[in-house]
Amino acid sequence: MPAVTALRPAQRTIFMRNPEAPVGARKFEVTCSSCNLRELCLPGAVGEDDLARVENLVYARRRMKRGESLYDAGDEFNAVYAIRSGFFKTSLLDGEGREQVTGFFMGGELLGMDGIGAGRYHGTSIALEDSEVCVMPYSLVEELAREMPALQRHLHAVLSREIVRDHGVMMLLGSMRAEERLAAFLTNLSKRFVRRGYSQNEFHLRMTRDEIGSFLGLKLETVSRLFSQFQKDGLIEVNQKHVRILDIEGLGRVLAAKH
Amino acid sequence: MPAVTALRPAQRTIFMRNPEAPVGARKFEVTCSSCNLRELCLPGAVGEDDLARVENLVYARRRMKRGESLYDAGDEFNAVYAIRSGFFKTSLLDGEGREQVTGFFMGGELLGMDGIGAGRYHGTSIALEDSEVCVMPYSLVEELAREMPALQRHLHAVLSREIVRDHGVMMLLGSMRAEERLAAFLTNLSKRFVRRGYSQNEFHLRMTRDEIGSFLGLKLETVSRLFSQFQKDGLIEVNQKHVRILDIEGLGRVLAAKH
DNA sequence: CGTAATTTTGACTCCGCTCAATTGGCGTGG
DNA sequence: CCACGCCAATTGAGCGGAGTCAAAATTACG
Repeated sequence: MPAVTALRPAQRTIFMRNPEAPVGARKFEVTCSSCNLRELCLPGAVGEDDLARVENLVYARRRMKRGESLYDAGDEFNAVYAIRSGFFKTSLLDGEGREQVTGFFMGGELLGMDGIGAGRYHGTSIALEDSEVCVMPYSLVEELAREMPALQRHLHAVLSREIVRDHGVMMLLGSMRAEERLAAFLTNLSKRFVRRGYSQNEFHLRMTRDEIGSFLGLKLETVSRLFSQFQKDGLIEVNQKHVRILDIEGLGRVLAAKH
Repeated sequence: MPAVTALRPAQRTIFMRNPEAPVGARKFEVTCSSCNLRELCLPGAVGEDDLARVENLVYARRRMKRGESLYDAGDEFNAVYAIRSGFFKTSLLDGEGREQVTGFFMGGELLGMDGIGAGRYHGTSIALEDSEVCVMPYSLVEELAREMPALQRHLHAVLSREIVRDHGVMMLLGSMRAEERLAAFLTNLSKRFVRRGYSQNEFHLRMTRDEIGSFLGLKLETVSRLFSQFQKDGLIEVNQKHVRILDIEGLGRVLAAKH
């Protein structure tokens, strides 16, 4: 299902912010200014004065069921998406049918920027739980970025940080051993959950062992064995998708261990 | 040596384009409009009318000796660089002193975009042969991008394509076997050389086996063995850093081989 | 021209993969 | 509500691809 369906009239009526619409239709209408993810999101650094204009970035919102794809590789690019709630994976499929998970994304993070360059999305984004995203038409983003230096700066920063993130993943895949990869993965998740106000030590993995494995360049059995080993070593407590970190410094030591 | 040294007065006198300067000082002064790498570079999609203004992007040029670093991880970010001639590697150093090469770059390609997000370069760029780069102060890039939608669009496209490139590397590192990685590496280099008017089948590797290995997530001995194996299989002819591709389709078959 | 750096090649090792069986969780329908 | 079936996760045994260690050959460069 192409991304444009998010903008079809029926949904637009429901989700589009429209001053003329009866207030009751969506009582607790969420705006960027009231969104608790604002600092993490695209409107991030924009000052109070310009905030009203940035609100226009969000042309619509789209609800996603678990397993649904926000866009597929090759779909025409026309918007980037900010995650309002939920959890996503992005992945690539090569000619041989191999899947490579390129990232996991959560509230306040942006999806779809891989489509700007070619006019088509390069990868696929799939919701790993029921989610909601803000649809930001790219032409609008461009236009506002030209008029608001703060937004422009922040947009570039977001793109640049995605590059930096990718380089971190390259380091992980290119020069870390299996146990280091998983330790890095867990500490990274932990940090990101904390910024969103969740527990630093306890969380629910939304992805399967296979998806973790694909992201880390490991087989699912190896991931499973490592979880068990970390538990045996007293670093974590793991039960299926539920993880509790017992010794965050210990995980750090796994990362710093001589290779 | 910090990147700013490129702009120190002595060099500026030599390299800065200055209409008042005696013409003889730099007879074949290279401008964007006459640069044969223009389509690949940042001024790429800009129309004839705006070209004159884009020329101002290049505040200075900087000559680099082999082994010299254009910027180091942690240096203050204030410019992105376009490669006029030469060859670079970018790399990351982690706490343990492990190096991860994140890419190899040639004429027309941009360096330094990993610094936008944090105001400091995240990685290091090192010239693998004597090179020359165009220095484009980032504040100027921002300013012109606001005024010229075509430049803005192209800048975003360049950033986005870097993300796409990184995802390709993730796929390579995460789900390919050693021989597939090297085959992908060689065909990628070949394609990029062709676009620049060089031979598709014959080129000089500017990097060591160790650097190739770091980039591909392999040890240098493995890279060396694979070169020998490819030669034995009649796919390439290799002599130290000189490589001739004999069977580009054969390399493609290595990539497509069942895993 | 001599010394250091790079590359090649061999022998052996081991980490992570493959194949396989079992267990556990969860949604669906009888 | 429980039974069934499916998918996810765990665990074991054995294997193989890439790493490690080591030495020799070749080249680059001051």
